[in-house]
Amino acid sequence: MSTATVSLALRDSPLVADATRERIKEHARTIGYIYNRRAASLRTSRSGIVGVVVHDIMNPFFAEILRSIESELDRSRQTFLLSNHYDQLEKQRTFIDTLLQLGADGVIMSPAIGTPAADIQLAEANGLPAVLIARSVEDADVPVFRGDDAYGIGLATNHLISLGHRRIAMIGGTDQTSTGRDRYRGYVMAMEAAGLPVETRWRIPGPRTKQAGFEASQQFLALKDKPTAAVCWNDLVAIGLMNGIARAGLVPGVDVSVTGYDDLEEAAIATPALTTVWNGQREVGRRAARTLLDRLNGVEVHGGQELIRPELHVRQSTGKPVER
Amino acid sequence: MSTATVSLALRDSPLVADATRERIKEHARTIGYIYNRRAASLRTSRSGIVGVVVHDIMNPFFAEILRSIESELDRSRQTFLLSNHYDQLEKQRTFIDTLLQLGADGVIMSPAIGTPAADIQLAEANGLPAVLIARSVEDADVPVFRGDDAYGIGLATNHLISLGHRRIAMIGGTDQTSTGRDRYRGYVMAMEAAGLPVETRWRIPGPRTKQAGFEASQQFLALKDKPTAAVCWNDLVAIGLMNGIARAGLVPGVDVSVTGYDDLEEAAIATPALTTVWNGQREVGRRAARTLLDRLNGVEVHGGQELIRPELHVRQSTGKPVER
DNA sequence: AGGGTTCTTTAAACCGTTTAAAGACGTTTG
DNA sequence: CAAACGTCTTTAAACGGTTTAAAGAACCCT
Repeated sequence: MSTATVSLALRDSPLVADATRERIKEHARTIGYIYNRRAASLRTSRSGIVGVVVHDIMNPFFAEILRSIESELDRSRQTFLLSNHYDQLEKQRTFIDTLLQLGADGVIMSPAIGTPAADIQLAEANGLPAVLIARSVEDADVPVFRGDDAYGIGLATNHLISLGHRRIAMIGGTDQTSTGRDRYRGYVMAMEAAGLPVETRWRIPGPRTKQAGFEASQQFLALKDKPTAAVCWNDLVAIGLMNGIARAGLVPGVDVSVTGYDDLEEAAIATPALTTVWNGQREVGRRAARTLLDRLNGVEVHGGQELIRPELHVRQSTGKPVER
Repeated sequence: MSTATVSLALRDSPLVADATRERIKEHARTIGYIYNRRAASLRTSRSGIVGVVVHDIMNPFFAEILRSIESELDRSRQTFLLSNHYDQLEKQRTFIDTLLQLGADGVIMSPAIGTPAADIQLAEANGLPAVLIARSVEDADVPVFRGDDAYGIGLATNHLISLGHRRIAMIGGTDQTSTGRDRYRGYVMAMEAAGLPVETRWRIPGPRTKQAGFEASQQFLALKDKPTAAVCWNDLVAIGLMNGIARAGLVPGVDVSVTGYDDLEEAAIATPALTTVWNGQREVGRRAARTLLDRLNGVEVHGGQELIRPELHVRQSTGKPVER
């Protein structure tokens, strides 16, 4: 029995007789044969591995994206290799290098702050097609899937304006990413369109965590002419901020209106339930995975951004302004 | 220049002259040479991949464990391949099979509910050493690292008892895992040691999520002879429960005392700040990773459990009982 | 000059799978 | 009856590294 026949039989090739195939499969089962993927991939240069690298996989914002990527890739029997880069370029480079060494078939990434187009081109040049999510990289001609941040923040800001708020802060996040610039732009545009002033001290940047939102609450509450509402970078910051506000004896949703972003599961059960912007995470993950799979199968795919349109979900953390 | 010389030079073998080595490395850099790990591993049968499979990587309980595993493995240049099994045996098997096919060097797992020892022995028999975290599997002779759950829950329960509570519920989780049985045992033992009754209706099992805690609050609040305190499976359940209690107009920490488990970052900033049990996650991850690395390097390692001792962190979610 | 020692490089085998091409064998066809 | 064909199986080369035995070079000693 030659290795060739065995190989063909195990892959159900019509080149091998039914009886032979069954005999081989049966035998493989009894000896507990294990297919050696690295040998196969050495020969075929397809490894069945897709890399996924994001800022922080434990961040619930990515949870839904990752889950939809996972279910999409599962379907086409690709193994996915996850990694954090914690916004460190070096970590991201190491990961891409690992993928190249393993002969990964492709990579889905939320690029670290400051990622140069060259990093992505390097991957592409070595046969590792990339698809971006959440953030874009200038001059990198690859598909990008992300929410329409300017529009989304505009929804939240306009909602607060329509409730009567005139002094609105923006809490959390950074302006160093495409996402950050878009969100800030969305906020400023909405304010200006309503003829409201934008004070730079109303912008309190910071990490995108509950802890950061909690800490920002002190700075926020100490502002002179304290704003009556806060547009937060995301739900985590918003929940942290609300916790801080509650800790200071004020009632979030009454004394201060707060909006989140992402519409995590948690937003609905926070106290008060959080008004937030749904960002289409599932859609982002699904589309990114499908597009990558298309690229792997040789389908021609055009680069450039595809924006998912967010939706406002109004709950109890926003209300009419109360002046004390 | 032969491939052998190049191979030796790139791995800093003393068999190749310094000048030659430098020349080769320099050239490799300029042409953008990429090391092919699958070819190497085909020959050496070491892949540099370590699998990590847990119930749900997005669950913050695992976050700290994963981070400490990550930093430990990074140090020894192992790539780690993460996966969820969502407590589905089939998913777990598929993942182990993938690891075997990829020639992974080892696996760290929090076994799915009902994992038979045979599954682990299969991995071991095929050269995939395993180390368990968080849960143990009977008759599997491999190292296990987990918190001392019975002791930890005892800490929380005794704390409530010493505050004067006599009717204490236990919310969330399942009794189908070793963890679950240990935690319930710890609760019962503490109650009985204090001469307090244990009512089965005070045990409200359920998923280990905020959502589940939130939903359990209704059942909890409807209990006749409503308990004055609740020991929760983990911080997520506790926070969800507190949200539900607050939603019903009661004040968690005053009307109902609540304890969590795990001491997530979030516990400290919840409102009220959560009294909880720190479970030594970082230690669990670190020890598990080190032990696996030891096994890979041929160090003889003994199987069996190693219990990490938890600590009680008292905050504002617990207080003396208030009868209305 | 010939022989030995040490250091450096080369050639070839090997890992497990895939694939193109060749081979074996029984059957049909001109 | 030889040639052609169809069906199934085998051979051999390739993938890109690592390993090891052996060859080659350079130097020293008698």
